[in-house]
Amino acid sequence: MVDRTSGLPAYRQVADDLRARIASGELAPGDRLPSERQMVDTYGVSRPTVRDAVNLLRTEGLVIAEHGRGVFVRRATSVMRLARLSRSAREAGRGAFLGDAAAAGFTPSVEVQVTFEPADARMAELLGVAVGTELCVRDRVMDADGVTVQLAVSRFPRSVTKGTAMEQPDSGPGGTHSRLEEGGHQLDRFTEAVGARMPTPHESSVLQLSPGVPVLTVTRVAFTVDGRAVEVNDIVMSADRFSLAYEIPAT
Amino acid sequence: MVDRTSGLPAYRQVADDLRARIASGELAPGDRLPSERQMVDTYGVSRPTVRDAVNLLRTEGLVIAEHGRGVFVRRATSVMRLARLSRSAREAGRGAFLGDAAAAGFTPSVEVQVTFEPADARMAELLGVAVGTELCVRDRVMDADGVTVQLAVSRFPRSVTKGTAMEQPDSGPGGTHSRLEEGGHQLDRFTEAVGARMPTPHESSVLQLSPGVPVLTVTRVAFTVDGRAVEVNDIVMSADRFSLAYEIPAT
DNA sequence: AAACGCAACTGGTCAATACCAGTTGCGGGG
DNA sequence: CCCCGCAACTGGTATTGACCAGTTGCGTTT
Repeated sequence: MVDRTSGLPAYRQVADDLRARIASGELAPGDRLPSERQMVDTYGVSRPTVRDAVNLLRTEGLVIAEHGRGVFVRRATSVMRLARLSRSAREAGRGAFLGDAAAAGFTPSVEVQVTFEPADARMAELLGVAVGTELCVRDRVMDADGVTVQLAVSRFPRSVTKGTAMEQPDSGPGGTHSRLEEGGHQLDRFTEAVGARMPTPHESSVLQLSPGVPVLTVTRVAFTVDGRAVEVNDIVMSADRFSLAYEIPAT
Repeated sequence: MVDRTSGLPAYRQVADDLRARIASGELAPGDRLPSERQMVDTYGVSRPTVRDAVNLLRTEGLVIAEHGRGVFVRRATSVMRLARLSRSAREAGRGAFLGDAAAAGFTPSVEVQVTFEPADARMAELLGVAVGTELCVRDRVMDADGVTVQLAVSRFPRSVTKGTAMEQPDSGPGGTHSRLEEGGHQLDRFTEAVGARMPTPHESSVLQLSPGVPVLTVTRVAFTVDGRAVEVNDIVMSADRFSLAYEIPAT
């Protein structure tokens, strides 16, 4: 029963109570919450108010609503830990994603679409080329165990991809990085900028995200030994299925 | 005006329209959206429906509501790019955060609280010690230009901190890492695990997060040259104010 | 001219109600 | 016995109506 004199909004009181019951373990992961109509009785508030409370917990990522079934306490999701870019995997004949995912014990697959477009301001900046320079765009949808878990869009100046398998959906054994090195563009280092944000509606549906789950974004730029940027890879992945592992020397 | 025959829920149609007007620039960052009551007229729906639409955009982080003023298109927030752990900064007499933030052009300050507690299962695992081992806990609240931007909790086995300035709020010049090396614990490498999630209510208020903004989480473990983990640092920061920059050799 | 205070806005909260749309289980018919 | 279909649940969408609570600006008062 909510306290109408406390000053705290009723829906917050309901949300706080549910949150506390989840934290205490009374409502364990996978458990179903009382139905909205039951809570209307137990808390003495209207259904919209109950829904406001449940929606709060949903945006906090604590619970998941399933139409026709109920609202459930979210299960702790096992995260894939992605180690960043081991050359060993590339030399074993796999691209970066395939190597990472296989190492994490998943069976991955990738769907690729290749297009061409002129460089916008951001790409020009990152690749160090003029705006309008023609780029080869590899748009990739990556699945693990059948579900889409990662979106990645790589862009290369077409000067480094022309006449190579990089302009084909199947870029060949070892992926695009192997093709780059074969073309004399010896890779020296990558920079990664990691961020997080809420997904766009499109990302939300493709990645099958529950409401309240953010995405991790990685912008990876590949540089050759002569300091030239040859690839910008924009990666988006579900934050509740991934964490990124980095190792940094103290030197 | 919404289309009642399209099958798409009315509140989604309103949200889609607003989202499109924001994307097109018709509603620019900082602009005020029409008031809820105005939208009731223009779209021909009830106010709760309008609110559902606006709430969707809020959880997407596109707009911010201000009580009594209106709903505003979110301004592009300038993100601080944090380079991970340069020794040069540490040797210049600053801790990692102070070095990073100063490099990004902010005037940082840190508030520290030191406590002691036994290791739980996770800490025991990460630090390679027995559950219950006494730890020194440094709980830090980091401000930049006056606003709290980062929370960090470092835990050390007390065996490495006993009798050092690490058990004082002011750990001295160069921060705890300098104290560790003075104590013969020469740092060799760090591992960082980066994730993202929605903030807890506490984090949300301390970090002054707008609704719909996730937090980036970093768990950094420091290892000495003899392979021993001596520090676990749990860092939480606002994802709309930070991105993390890593550099990875291709070797 | 300055300061106060009161509209007239804004979003925030809440109620009562209705119907739509998935899911599930049980009972009756094949 | 199996299967189909219908209740009886679940959450999803939407309405109308009301009042509370910040903010702002414009008048009036001092």
